Amino acid sequence: MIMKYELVNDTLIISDVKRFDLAKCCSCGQAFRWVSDPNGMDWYGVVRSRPVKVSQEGDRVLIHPCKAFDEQLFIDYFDLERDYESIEALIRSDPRLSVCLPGASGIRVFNQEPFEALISFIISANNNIKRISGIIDRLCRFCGDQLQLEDRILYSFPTPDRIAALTDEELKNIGVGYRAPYIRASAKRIQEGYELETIRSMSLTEARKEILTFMGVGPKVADCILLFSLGHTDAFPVDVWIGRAMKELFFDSEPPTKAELNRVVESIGKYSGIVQQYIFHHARMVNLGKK
DNA sequence: ACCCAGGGTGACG
DNA sequence: CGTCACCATGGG
Repeated sequence: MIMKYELVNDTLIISDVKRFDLAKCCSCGQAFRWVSDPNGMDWYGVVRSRPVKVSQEGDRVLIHPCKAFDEQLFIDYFDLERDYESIEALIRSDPRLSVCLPGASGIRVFNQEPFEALISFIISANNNIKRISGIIDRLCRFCGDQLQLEDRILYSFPTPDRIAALTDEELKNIGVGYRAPYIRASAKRIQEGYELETIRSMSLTEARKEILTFMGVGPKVADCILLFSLGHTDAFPVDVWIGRAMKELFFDSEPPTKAELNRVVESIGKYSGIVQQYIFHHARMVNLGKK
């Protein structure tokens, strides 16, 4: 059953949404800017410069405010048109993956803005999720635009020219550390006209080669950008968590070679990147491989 | 004090 | 091609 939606009093109400856990998706480390109110029911964030409050009641998702003709924009962001029942069925059918369910059930891969993903995941390198979130929050407060939502003030993700213009001292105060030159150089390249969207229609191999030309983007960050913002559902980011998880789940706790790991990833298929997010969530929840 | 975190760069073989 | 020291920062 595909979802349905209607717009009522500036609230987008999406019904019959299966396999979607809003809180899990907002806090699993794929996006760094969603914050919940104290009771954890309402999630506040910014989607393409629109400040929104999102909540979930059973199989309904409520997004407020939403103006006419913005419906598809939010449906796309939260990936609500994709059939996650079949993706979870795929996971369940493989005993090595099925251990990730039910803990990770309801995970969806959001479709973030490419420039925000580019900068966010450059910041993510050799860093932890809590600190990444703090850095990005300070960045948005410092040079994003204020956006009012009810009694709250949210911030847009800064434009490329704003970030490109930041001084070393400003970036240091924001706390980006040694990543400052990577951030500024990448922002400058976008500001000068580079179109990240052209990467969306490329093959995975071509897309990787292209995004890797950005300073501060290596293989792992490249796959994060491709998966989380450019529609490459088969991009499979391998960080320390995924490395440990794949070793445990697929290789009997013996470290695989890159070729061996690649073979497993390709066997998962064209949604391997989405499956990766289930594995990532599972690994973090059970503290896999750590004491 | 040491180790770790959604790793990448540059130098050197 | 592969390896490896180094890189800011804050929390455990």
